[in-house]
Amino acid sequence: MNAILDDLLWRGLIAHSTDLDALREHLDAGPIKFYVGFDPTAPSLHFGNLVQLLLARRLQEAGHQPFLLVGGATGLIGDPKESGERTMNPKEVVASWVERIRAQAERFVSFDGPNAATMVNNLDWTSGMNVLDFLRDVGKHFPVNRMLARDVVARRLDAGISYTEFSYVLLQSMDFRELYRRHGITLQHGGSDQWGNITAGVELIRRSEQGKAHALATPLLTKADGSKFGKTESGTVWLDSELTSPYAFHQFFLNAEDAKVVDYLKVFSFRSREEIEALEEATEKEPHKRLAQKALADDTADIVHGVAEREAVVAAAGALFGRGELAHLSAKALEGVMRELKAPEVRVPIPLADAFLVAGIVDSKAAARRAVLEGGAYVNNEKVGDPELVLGPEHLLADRFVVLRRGRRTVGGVKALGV
RNA sequence: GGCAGGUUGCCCGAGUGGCCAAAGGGAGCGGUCUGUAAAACCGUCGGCGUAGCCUACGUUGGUUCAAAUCCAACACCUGCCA
Repeated sequence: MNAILDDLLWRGLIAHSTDLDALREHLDAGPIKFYVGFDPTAPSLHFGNLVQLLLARRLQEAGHQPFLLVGGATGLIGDPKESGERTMNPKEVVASWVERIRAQAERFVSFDGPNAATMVNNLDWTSGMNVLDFLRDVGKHFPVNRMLARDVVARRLDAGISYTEFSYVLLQSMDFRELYRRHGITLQHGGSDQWGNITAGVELIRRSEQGKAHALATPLLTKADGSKFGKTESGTVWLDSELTSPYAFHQFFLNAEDAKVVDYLKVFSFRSREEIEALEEATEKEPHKRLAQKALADDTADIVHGVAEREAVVAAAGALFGRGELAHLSAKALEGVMRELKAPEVRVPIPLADAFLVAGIVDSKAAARRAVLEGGAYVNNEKVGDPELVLGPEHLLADRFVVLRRGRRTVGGVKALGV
């Protein structure tokens, strides 16, 4: 059952690790308990967290027992970011995010069987702790000179860093030790940006418990040019469908670069090595079919939004990008497309530029006119030539809808309000 | 604490009284080519009621018919000296 480590290595999921041979031995010796933490710094988990959730699932499928930690305590503090001091969020806000994130995270692991997952919240063992115990039992094991040398801290010394953020690593280390004590958890994984915090926990367990714990960190996913994969023009790719629509989510993965799509498949897909290697070959031989991109987009959408939602999204995209005439689509299909596009209701007639603006596919009316002049504006998949065009009843599909597009792939729509 | 220099559009960076919505580069966006990919080339790149107006060159106030450009105060950054 413990080909798991080799599988993770093959998938490129291990950027850093403590002693791999020792971990292999440990995993081979029987099911282990491991954990990964998520801080409530936003109302939703995002793309980066997905990598961890899927890694937890892989380990669980290999027979190990996952503990998912939501940082009700650490979320109140915030780990040091390179860009500067964080604004602290109000306690009630963090508490509400804890609930949302717990509900999101739960969907990725199984709560059945002998290695059922467990949810924990570090507020449970942190909130009741008193300052003296903290300083004596935790603080004593952290040499400040070593803490200052950590990259994240060193980079902040000029601009300044509060004692609050400086102390974050103690809390996360304490979490690992607490879970080691309570449940016998011996492995923590996380993103490579968490490596310092994770290893600090390993060290704390060694110092105060004379215990042996392990750590794994996944790499930061990048695009071919070295920039971060997981951001779009409009920002972070969220798992919550209110923040990133299932359509946008699916499109994000569908547009993965050829040069990187196989790397991403290894990380996000549960397909076998054989299947992924076949897709790799397909990408080389017939790249225009984009089989790997489609597999990647479908797999991630299935996992995050469910099969039904994915099918609706694929149908909508097929209608918008396909060769078929939009006019031939049924009112029902169009209704689905419009829902995916979050099409607002408007009063008809409406100038094209205003429609583009409210549909959210341009930033200003000037940009809309520019799009027309550049030859990149489409109404119902037909190119528009006149920047002063006014949309009227003759442009309505199924008497209600107008599909608007800017460029090759920025699509939006509007719904006519009771004409 | 003293002296000198700096703060320009998403980022970098030119601009020392009108010809400045502001050179040039990057990012972004559109077109061509393709495969809703990458690269390349061309175009575009504050807003609005588009031959006009509004907003914008650290902040506030002043000089002038006219200021990103001159003056004053303030804030922040950098270098040299103590």
